[in-house]
Amino acid sequence: MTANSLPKPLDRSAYAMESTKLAVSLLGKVLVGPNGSGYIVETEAYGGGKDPASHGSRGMTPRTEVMFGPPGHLYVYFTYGMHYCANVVSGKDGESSAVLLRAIQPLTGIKKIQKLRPGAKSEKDLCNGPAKLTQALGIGKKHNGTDLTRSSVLFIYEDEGFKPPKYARSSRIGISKATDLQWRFYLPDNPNVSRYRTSDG
DNA sequence: AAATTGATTCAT
DNA sequence: TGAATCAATTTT
Repeated sequence: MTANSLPKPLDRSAYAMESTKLAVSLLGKVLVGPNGSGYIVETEAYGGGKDPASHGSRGMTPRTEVMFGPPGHLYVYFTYGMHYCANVVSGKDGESSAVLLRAIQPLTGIKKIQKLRPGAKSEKDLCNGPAKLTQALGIGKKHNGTDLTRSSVLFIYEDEGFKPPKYARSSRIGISKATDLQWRFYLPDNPNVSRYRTSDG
């Protein structure tokens, strides 16, 4: 954002597309959360019913209900007994595709984030992973279902002054199914992408 | 390479 | 009701 323009949240149409397209589109945009904000530098697409790696692939459950709702809402899930991960619902209402936010480059609220993540050795370790990002920005269970087009504390906007020059893709991290799909997208020269990698990326 | 940690889901 | 799984992180 520039000094004299307030950030304007993306509208619904910016989310109503297939997850792979949205995953690419979100790169370089700014995610704003309760504690701060950052440029999105790494995402993964999940394809709903047809993607065996997607939480939505086995039908709607209490956990995945938000994924089946309209695009532009946030799906937050709890995993490994200690971590939250945040996804942006994509596609059409009734589908269950979504984009996992895997890493951001901290932009604002850095002092606050550093207190929440004392283990981070440097600024680039603050948000370089899907669960680090939620811990840093203060995203948790209560944010599941948030409408990113309506909320004033949790939304995404486009920084007109920042256009990522290119992106790279690879297979997705941490899954055991559909590992052939190259549905992870990231800014290859950005030091804030997550630490763990797949063999193809 | 292994520990951590508990909700979720599917199979008995 | 039980057991396996899990879109991860930290520490060794």
